Amino acid sequence: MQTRRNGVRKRPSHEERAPSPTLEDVARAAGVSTATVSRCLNAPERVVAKTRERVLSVVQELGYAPNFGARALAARRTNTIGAIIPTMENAIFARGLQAFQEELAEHGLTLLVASSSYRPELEEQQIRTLLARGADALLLIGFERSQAVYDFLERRSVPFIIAWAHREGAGQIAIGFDNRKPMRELGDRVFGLGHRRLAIITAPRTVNDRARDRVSGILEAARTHGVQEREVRIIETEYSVENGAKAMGQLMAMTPRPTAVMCGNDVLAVGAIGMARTLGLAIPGDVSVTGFDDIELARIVMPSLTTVHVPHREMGRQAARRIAGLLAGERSRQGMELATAIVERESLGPAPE
Amino acid sequence: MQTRRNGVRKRPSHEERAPSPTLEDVARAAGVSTATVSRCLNAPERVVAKTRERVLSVVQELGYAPNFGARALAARRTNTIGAIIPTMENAIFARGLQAFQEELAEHGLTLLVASSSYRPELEEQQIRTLLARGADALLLIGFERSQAVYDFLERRSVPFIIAWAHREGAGQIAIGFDNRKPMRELGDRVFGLGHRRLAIITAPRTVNDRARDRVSGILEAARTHGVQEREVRIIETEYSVENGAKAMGQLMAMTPRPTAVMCGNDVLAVGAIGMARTLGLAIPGDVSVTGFDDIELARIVMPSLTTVHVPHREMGRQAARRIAGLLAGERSRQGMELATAIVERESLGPAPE
DNA sequence: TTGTAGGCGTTATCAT
DNA sequence: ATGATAACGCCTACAA
Repeated sequence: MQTRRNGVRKRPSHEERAPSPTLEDVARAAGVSTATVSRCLNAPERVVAKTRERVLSVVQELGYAPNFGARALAARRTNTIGAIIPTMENAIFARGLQAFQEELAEHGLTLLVASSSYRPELEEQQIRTLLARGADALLLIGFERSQAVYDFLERRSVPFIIAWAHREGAGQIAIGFDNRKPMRELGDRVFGLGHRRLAIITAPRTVNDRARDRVSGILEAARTHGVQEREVRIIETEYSVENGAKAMGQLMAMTPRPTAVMCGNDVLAVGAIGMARTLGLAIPGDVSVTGFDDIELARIVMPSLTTVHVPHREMGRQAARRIAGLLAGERSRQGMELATAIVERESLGPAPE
Repeated sequence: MQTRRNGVRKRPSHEERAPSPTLEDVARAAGVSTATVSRCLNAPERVVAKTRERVLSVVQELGYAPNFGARALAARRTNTIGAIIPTMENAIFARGLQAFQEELAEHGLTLLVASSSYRPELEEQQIRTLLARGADALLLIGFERSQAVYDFLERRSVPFIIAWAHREGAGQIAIGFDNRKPMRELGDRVFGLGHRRLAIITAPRTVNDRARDRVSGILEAARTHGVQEREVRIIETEYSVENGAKAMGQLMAMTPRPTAVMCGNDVLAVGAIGMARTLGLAIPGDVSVTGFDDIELARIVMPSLTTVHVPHREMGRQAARRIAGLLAGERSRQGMELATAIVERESLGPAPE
């Protein structure tokens, strides 16, 4: 098959349609071989200064950029890290990922993001997609996924780390925080303030280990303070302001009403606060509300939200460092636990009466 | 050079390390040629049902996924659309992009996102990167970029469309809304409520045509109502809650204070509202505040925010349709203007006194 | 309907 | 220090 690359190639006249220039175009224009051009780009020190300058100026002039796919194919490395997050709509992930990406860049790595919408099957497919696109390593959120997926990653020897969660002795490298502990502590404070009728608004726990851990922390606190698990009303709903409001509506229709509502994240909590206002209930006078994450909104909302601060940016940064290390041949399986902190603001107060 | 692909390849024994399977692996296991496997994947109707089933089951079994780079290289098409947005941290883009991506998926297209942090040089580089990664078309935000960039896209015949802005007679396909008109209208209402001392908090206008248009709409309204441009205090600062608060702080320190503060987007406005509260100023009793975008927060914040509603999701959807059309060979250069609407909430009221 | 083989743009090995 | 050239994994025109 004869292609336009063979024989004399018709160079377009000035300012005409031009397909992306290739290594060969650069090589020809610079009067060297493609190998030399490639070296100028990937190992500049291995080519003498004079040639290099000439080549690079041609590169500049032609606006040459290496074809990514071809490069990946030949080099079997892309310097690209794939990340699969549950959703881009929650600022929490956006922020952590931003830091992750910034730090990756420091190490010459590029980020490729996909979102799974909290759907395990989708995550599995995204893993395949990212690998097909050449991801050298993956960032995954939380531990919750089928053993089959872990086996798959293992068999393919895909380097990966887990973020947004941390448990001692987990088999994987996890850079994150304990989701249970701070909620247990926050729960202690809530009960300490005299609350007895507690409700929880959480994300569905079956596919979300962070949500599960947070709730279990609260229930642990409840037990400690002599409140039975079945006395605690739990509503599961997907993370969104609207859903938080709706759930709060249900809770506030109960008699007797809960005097404290602990939410699985700030987004739900903000919705809950909004609904309380709509219903004419005072916070924390009539009912207390707490969150988790400490997003910007937590300070803005009125009353401001008592919540658990999570060092998202730091986590992203550390995760990136760790991945870079992995790619550089580091063997340790050690994860990292980041500290969370309870932030007391206005939305939590003593139980009414 | 002898590689492991030549001659007999050692298949790993069960459950051992396994590199990603290739077309050839599938072909061998199914007892057909690679061409047939390829066809099963790309043009199923061109292979007889029986063979196809066998092949596909092997594909399943091996967990085969085509190598993206190789495919792009050979097919010279990736079905991937690149999008460059200013930032992922603003929910506004996240939301529009989500819809964009959903609609792309309907057309069998995949989204690749990059963010430019509002930096033109970075945008230019991202364009190159996305093209190097094989993007078949691009989504760009706003009109503001150097002629050189437009020339580059033109020469390479890269299909692209512009979103988040629309102007009649622009040379490019733009799916968006008029940024000036609604601000002019909102300005009319503000002045109509008796405000005379107006201030504006906006994003830097030099690199952001949307910001520029919004401000110019306001100033137009000012002129109409007999207020000179130089009487209007304008603060430029990057979009963030914190910056909105800071700017509001400066404005409220002036004597006499502005009685209305129009913000370039909701994020700034929310910051401004927060600061007013901190300063003990009543909204809209002491000072009115308006925004732009109508993000979720606009309803949540207290007092709720009077703003301009923008149909972000619809815009994303339409942009995706248009791009799919372009790739299918549609020739029209026609853009699309989407309607915005002013949403009156609590933060705008009559001028004090 | 299916197989053969060349080429997509790079990298990397081996000569020179 | 530089140049030839064989892969990399896939698609597709052409042949069978």
